[in-house]
Amino acid sequence: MATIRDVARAAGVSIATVSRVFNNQDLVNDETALRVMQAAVACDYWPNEAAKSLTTSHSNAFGVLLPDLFGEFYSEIIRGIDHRARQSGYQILLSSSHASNEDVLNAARAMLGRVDGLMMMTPDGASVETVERIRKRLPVVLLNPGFLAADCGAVSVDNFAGAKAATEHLLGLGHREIAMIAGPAGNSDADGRRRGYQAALAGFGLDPARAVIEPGDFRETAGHAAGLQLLGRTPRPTAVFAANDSMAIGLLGAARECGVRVPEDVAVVGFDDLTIARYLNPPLTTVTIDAYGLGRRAVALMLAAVEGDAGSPAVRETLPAVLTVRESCGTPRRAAVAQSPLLRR
Amino acid sequence: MATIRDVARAAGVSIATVSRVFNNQDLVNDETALRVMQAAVACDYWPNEAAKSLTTSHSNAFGVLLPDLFGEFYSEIIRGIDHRARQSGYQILLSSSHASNEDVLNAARAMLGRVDGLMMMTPDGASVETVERIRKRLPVVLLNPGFLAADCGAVSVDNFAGAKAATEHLLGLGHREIAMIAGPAGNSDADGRRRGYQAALAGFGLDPARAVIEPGDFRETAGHAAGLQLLGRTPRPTAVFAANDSMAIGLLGAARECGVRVPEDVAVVGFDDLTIARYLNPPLTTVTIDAYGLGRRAVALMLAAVEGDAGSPAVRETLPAVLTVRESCGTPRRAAVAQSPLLRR
DNA sequence: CACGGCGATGTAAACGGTTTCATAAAATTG
DNA sequence: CAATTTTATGAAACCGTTTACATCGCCGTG
Repeated sequence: MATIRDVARAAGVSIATVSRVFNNQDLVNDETALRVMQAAVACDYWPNEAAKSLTTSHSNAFGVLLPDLFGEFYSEIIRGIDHRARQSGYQILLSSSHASNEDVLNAARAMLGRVDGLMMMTPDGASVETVERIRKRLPVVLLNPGFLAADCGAVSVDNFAGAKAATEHLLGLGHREIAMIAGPAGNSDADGRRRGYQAALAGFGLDPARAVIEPGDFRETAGHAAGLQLLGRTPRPTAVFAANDSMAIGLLGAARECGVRVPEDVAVVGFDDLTIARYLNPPLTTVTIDAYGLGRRAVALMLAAVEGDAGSPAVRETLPAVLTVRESCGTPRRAAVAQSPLLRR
Repeated sequence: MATIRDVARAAGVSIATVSRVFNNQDLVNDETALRVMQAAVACDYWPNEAAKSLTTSHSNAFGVLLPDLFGEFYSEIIRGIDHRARQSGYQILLSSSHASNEDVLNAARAMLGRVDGLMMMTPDGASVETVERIRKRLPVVLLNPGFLAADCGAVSVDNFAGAKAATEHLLGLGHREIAMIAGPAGNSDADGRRRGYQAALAGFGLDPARAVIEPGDFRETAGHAAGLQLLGRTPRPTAVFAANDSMAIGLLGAARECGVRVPEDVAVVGFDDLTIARYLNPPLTTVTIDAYGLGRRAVALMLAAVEGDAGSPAVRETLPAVLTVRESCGTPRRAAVAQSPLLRR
C-alpha cells in the first residue's frame, strides 16, 4: 500500500511537503497542495497511524479498562465514553475482565504508546499502587474508584446517598423489616450501597448489624436466588432493597414464582434505573444514576488532563444518585399511616 | 521514560539483545538474559507498542465498528468479541455510531496501522463498495451484514428463521390477528425479522400485505408507543410479535397501563432473549440468539484470516435463532383448539 | 543595487522498536 | 589440531511518519 513516499513521488515533491499538506495545510502553496491531494487520492493513500503515534507520541486514543461488561450499566458507560471521545476525535481501546493487579498492569502495558490516557473502572481489582504505577506513564481517570489515588481524575456515583435515600423511602413508607440483596464482596459500588442502606437503618434507630443481607453478584440469577431465600423466611421481610436493578428483576421473578405480590406483599427498590425499569410489572422504584453521563464526564476529565494546561489538577467529581419512585413500593403501610398522619394520602 | 536503549545501556548490551530477550528468549545466553531482565525491571521498562506495530506491521488489535451500543444485545456482542480476542492476546479498538459511508471510512482510516483487522456491524450503514475499499487494506469480518462482500468473513444470526418460528408459534396457538412491531427501516436485522414474520403468515395462507406492522426502532419507548397504538385498535390484535425484546418490554408496559392482560388478552413474542426476559412478568416468550457467541465467532473467523494460511477463504457462518417458549403467549386459543384437536392440552 | 526578510520547499534526523547480516568466540568433528 | 559448525552478540538498516533546520528565490526597502 501507498506510503507518504509514494505520494511524494507521484506529486513530485518531498515527503515533508506531503506531510505538511495533511497537517499544516497553510504552510504550503495552494497549487502544490492541490497537486499533492490529487496524488494522494490517486494512490489511495491512508496515513499509517502507528507511525504517526510514534513520531508525535500522541495517539488520539484512550484506553478503557473495565471489570466486565455485564448488563446495561457498563454498556451505557462505554457508550458515554465512546460518544464523548469520538466527539473530540479520540478512539477507544477497550479491555475488560480484569481481576488481579497483574492483569490490570499487563493491560495497561499493552496499551502504552497507543493511548494518550487510561480510564479505569476496577471496582474490585487494582490497588492504589497499581494505579499509581500506571499514573507515572499515563494520565489516569478512575470511574467509581474505591480509593483515592494521587494525581488521578475520578468520577463517582454517589452510591451511599442513593442507597440511603432508597432505604429511607422504604422506612418512610412504614417498613421496618427491610432486607437487602448486596453486590459482590469487595466491590466498591456494592460497598457504598450497603453502607448507605445501613446508615439509613441506623438513622431510624434500627440496628444495622441485625439487618438481613443476602449476598449477590449484580446478576439476575443472584437476585432470583436471593429472592427465593428472602421470600421464604419467616417472618418475611416487608421490603427488599436490591443493590442493582438486575437483581431486583431477578427478585421480581422470584416473587412471581412464589405467588408473592409486589408491592402488596413485599416492596422492592432497585438501583441503576435501567431503561427497562419503568416498563416492568410493576414499574420499578429505583435509584437513577446516569451511567452514560458517567462515561462522558470521565472523558471530559481526561481531555482536560491531556489537552489542558499540563498542571491541571486531579479533578474529583461525584454524580448524584436520586430516587425515582414508581410503583414497586406501593403506598404507606397501615401501621405507618397510623403513626404519621402526614403520610396519609 | 526508559526506552530499549536505556535498558541496553544499563545491562551493557546492544539494543538487539534486549529486543531478543523480550521476543526470542532462547536466542540469548541465559546469564545475559537475566542481566537484561534485571536492567529492564530496574528501569521499569515498558515497550512502546506503537513502535512495535510500526516495525512488525502487526498490532495485536482488532478494530470493531458498531452502529450504536444501545442495549444488552450490542453489549453482549462486544463482550464476546473482547473475551475471545483477549484470550488470543488481542485488544479491541472500538468505534460506534456510524451512520454514513464516509463515517465508516473515516473510522477505518483512523485505525490503519493500529489494527490487524476490522470487524464491522453496520446494519444500516456502509455499502458494499465501502467495505471492499476497506478490505483492500485489512481483513474484514462482517456481523449480520445485509449483503455479501467479496473476500470478507461474515457471521450472521438467522433472523428470518427465528422470526418465522416465532410467528408460526403464534399461528399454531390459534392466533390470526398477529401484529408486528418492526425494527428501524433499512436495518438488515429488522428486515430479516420482518420477512420471517411475513413468510410465516403467507405460509398459513394469510396475506402478508394486510398484516398490521407498527414501526419501531428497537428501543423500549418505541415498543411502548407502538403498543399503545396496537392495543387501541379495534379489533385489537390477539398477538404481537416485537422485533426485539426491548420493544416487547415496552409493549408489556403499555399493556399494563391499558389494563390489557398478557397473555390472556394479547400474546407477546420478542426477539433476542435478553437476560431479563425470563424474569419478566409474565416471562417472555422470545427468540433466543447468542449475541455473545456471535462476537466470539467473529473473532474466531478473524483470527483464522490473520494467523491462518493467507489464502483462508472468506467463511460465512449463520448462527441459529431458536424459539424459547415461556408464558407470554399463554395456551392455545379456544377457536384454535376447536379447529385442531392436536393442540388440545 | 545590496540586503534583510519571508514564503515555499527539501534534507535529514529523530521516534522506539525488530531483524538481517556480519563477526567473534566456543564447541564439535574427523 | 585444523576445519567446520554452532552459539551469542553487535552494527546498522528499516518501518512511515513529523519536524527542526537549511536552502533558495523573490520581494520590498533604504
